[in-house]
Amino acid sequence: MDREAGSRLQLPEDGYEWKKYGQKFIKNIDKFRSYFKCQKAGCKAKKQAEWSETEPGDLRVVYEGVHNHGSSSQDQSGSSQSGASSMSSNQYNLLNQVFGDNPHSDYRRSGD
DNA sequence: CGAGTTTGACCGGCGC
DNA sequence: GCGCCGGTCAAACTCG
Repeated sequence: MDREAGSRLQLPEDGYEWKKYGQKFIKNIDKFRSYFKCQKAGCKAKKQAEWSETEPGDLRVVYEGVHNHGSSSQDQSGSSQSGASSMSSNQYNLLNQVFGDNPHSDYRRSGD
């Protein structure tokens, strides 16, 4: 599938099963955005990958929602926390997860 | 053959 | 009311 240059990005393996269901170019950020959905049963978690067409090294992954099945060795205290009861704060931790250690990741610098 | 992936089009929401 | 943008789905194609 060498149709599009830049679509074949190597996303970091997080231990989940993702299915790409869309890709669009966001002008707001001037970058591409891929949409992934968790294929796990009952899992409504989603993942979004953003990267600049001119800067392949500027890959960032944004997790949306939370998995209710555990990834691989994700030890969750509550065995069956169907909803987000105890790990409420823990789920949003994913929203700030960023893969790829880019030296120029001044996208979301804390110290400004 | 199966699975996964890709592209285009459609829809909804918002702004002006 | 219209235009624009973002998000999702379906179909088609390719690879192993």
